[in-house]
Amino acid sequence: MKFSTRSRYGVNAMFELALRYGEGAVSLKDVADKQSISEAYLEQLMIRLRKAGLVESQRGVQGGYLLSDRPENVSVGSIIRVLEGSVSPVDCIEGKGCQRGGTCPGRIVWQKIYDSVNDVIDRITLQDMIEEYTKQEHHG
Amino acid sequence: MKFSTRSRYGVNAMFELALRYGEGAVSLKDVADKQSISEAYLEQLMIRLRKAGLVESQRGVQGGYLLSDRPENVSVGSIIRVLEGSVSPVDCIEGKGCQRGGTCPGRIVWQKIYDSVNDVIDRITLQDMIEEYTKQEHHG
DNA sequence: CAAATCCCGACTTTGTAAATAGGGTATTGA
DNA sequence: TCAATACCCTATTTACAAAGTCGGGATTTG
Repeated sequence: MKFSTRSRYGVNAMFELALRYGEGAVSLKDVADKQSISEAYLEQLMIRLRKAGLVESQRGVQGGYLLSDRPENVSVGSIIRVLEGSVSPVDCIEGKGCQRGGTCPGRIVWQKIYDSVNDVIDRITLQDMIEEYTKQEHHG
Repeated sequence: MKFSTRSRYGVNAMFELALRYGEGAVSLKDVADKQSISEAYLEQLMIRLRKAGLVESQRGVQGGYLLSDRPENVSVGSIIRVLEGSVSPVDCIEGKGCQRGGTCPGRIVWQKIYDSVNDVIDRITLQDMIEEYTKQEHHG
């Protein structure tokens, strides 16, 4: 069970924006460099995040991206859901149900995983990430 | 975030064996038909499950597969881990840690998801699935 | 106007899950 | 003993989505 790198990149990028919240726009290049992500690839992700309303963008010289809201108001779940599409572990959950008529025997399993993951990612905010991060000695 | 169909097929197949626990060996063909899985594909999964000790096999006429243990002693987690390899949502968790030196900012997120999913799947047994299943009216 | 920067669709590459194929081995029972 | 049944195992093919690249366009600033 893996998340795509989109989620990982996206969360890291948003974390970077959160670190600099209140300091004006941060350019794509900046974020990509800091988080070691391909700039062209990250661009696609940022566009999605913008369309979802999680970040705002400014064009032109000195332009870049900014969080639309304070870090404590942005859950990791909202980021992941935008980039991952859905957190459903199998297709049965969310929408059409499985082809096998009613419910499949495994539904109880996938549903519980689904609920649990959603619960976890909705409880963590960017602010939590910052606090966790500064608590340790990552300052190089 | 998706599980591979291996996990879904595997859980469903094991569920089928659980339903018939105590009735002797169930052939691959039988399981494949009941759960609508390609027989040749399911075979690969069953072999893995056998090597992991979760099922036993009997060759020859009347042969097939049987659970190695009672349904209440088989967790869904043990099945999924065999088939999925690992439940880690990103590569940072489990083993080598990420390339970015120490810890990545997102680690707190992925670690919590990992713990949570493992907790859920370890708590559900095949017996639970049977009970959940018979509780509903799937008898056609 | 030039430089910086975001915008966006189309395309290519790559990795791996999913599925198939086919020959081999053990067991049963007529 | 032989044929049928069923598991065993490796190799290969297919399918598809993620990951990454490309190139031209639009905006903003100075």
